[in-house]
Order: sequence, then structure tokens, then C-alpha cells
Amino acid sequence: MSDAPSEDCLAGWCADDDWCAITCTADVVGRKWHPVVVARLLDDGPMGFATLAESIAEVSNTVLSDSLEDLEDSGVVDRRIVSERPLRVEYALTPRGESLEPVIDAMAAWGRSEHAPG
Amino acid sequence: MSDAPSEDCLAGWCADDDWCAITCTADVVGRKWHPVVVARLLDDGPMGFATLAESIAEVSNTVLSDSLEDLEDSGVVDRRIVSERPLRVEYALTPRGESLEPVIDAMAAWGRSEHAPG
DNA sequence: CAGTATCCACAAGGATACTG
DNA sequence: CAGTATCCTTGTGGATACTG
Repeated sequence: MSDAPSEDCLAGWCADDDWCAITCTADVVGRKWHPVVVARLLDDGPMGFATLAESIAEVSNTVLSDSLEDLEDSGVVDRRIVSERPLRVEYALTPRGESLEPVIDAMAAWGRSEHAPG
Repeated sequence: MSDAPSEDCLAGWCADDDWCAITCTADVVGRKWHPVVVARLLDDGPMGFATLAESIAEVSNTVLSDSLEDLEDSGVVDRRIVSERPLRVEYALTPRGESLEPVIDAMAAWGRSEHAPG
């Protein structure tokens, strides 16, 4: 799900290209659990690894960990250590991550409309 | 990018689950070129394979063909043969595909805002 | 608790060549 | 023109076990 755009996105090489803008976004929320993680953080605010894992449930810790790292690299999620012993980490959205709200909302709305009564 | 939700999405098993609604959408537009194809069709209306391929450029015909088949299966794109000799096919969005506009717009807007001046 | 280390299986992107 | 057939490589999700 990434080659040309992905990294260069951040460098701004494709500002005027429409499909490029789209793939840039897809690179950030185009993996299976990425948009779900962002949605959870958007809804319930900052939370720890375990809480996040429980609220999503189907995702394994390996994958969740990988996704979070990915989102951190994208500048969407902020990871911060709250305490060392016991280890406690908190994940929160960065402003950039919060700006994804319209995208996540649109995705949720469309997915919901698929099985809406009317 | 799909296991549980993907197919069941259409069956409506997860209507009340928020993250599920999101993954349902991700299953449809979460692959590299899917949202771009939908965007092109949304912008310029129905078009043939070659036109689509040119307007996206970076995608190989193998992948584009695969993506279109995928979108057709998702009920987002309608494929119709216009002429047999020479073979001419036209791809258009279904109503379901058109309803993706808010999602695509949000994605394009976010991607664009990444390198916007202000 | 919050991961990392491994390993696996399969999906997906892509290149090249060929066909109805 | 609009693909299909092959083959290849990497990405990605996932399970299990182990660690600071």
C-alpha cells in the first residue's frame, strides 16, 4: 500500500495532484486497523495499549503494536510513556490525527448506510 | 485487507458496530488504487479502460484490471461492454459508488491539506 | 503492562508477454 | 482495445512465546 507517494507525501511533492492527495490519505488510513484506531482515539480520547486492544478486540497485540508504530511514524498518533514501573503508555492523536476526523466520519457513515433500514 | 467484515458487510451483520462500519468502507476503498479509480469516475464520469489507465498512469493494466473487478464485485462500479469489435468497455459508478463521494472528497481534502501553504 | 521476537500464510502490487 | 496468464516480491495480518 505504498511506494512513490507514501514518504514523499510528507515532503509535499504532489500538492496539486488530485489522485496523489487521495493516495496520501490512503497511505495513512488504508491499512486494516488504522482507521479503527484513529476512530477510537477520536471518540474516547487518549488511552493505553490494553484499553485500545480491548476496544477493538479482534486485533492481536502484534498487529496493533505495528499499526500504532505506523501511525506514530505518520505523525497521526502521539505515544507517551506515563510511568515506567509498571510500564504505562498512552496513545493520543496529534493535531494532524485529529484533522482526520472528517475522513473517519465519512467512512463510518458510508459503512453504516450500507445496512441502514432505509 | 479483509477477513471477517468484508463479505459479511453486505449481509449487514455489523450495523451497530462502529469500527465495523469503518472496516466495511476500508474494504471497499482501502486498496491502493480503488479510491483513485472512484475519484476519477466521480470527476469525469464513465470512461473506458484505456482512458482510466492513462488518467492514473502509474498503475499497470494488470492491477487496474484487478481493481476494477474488485470494485465491480463490491457493487461500486458497473462494467458494460459498449462494442465487441473493437472491444470497448465502459466503467461507470453505480449509485452505491456515487454515494462514496463524501468519503473520497474527505480523503482528497485531507491529503491536500498536508502540503497546503497555510 | 506493553510490548518484542519469530515465523507463517496469503494478499496485493507489479512487470512482461500473450490473446479474443 | 481490453484484457488474461504467469511469475515474482513485498506487504500485511496473525498466532505463539518470551521480556524489560
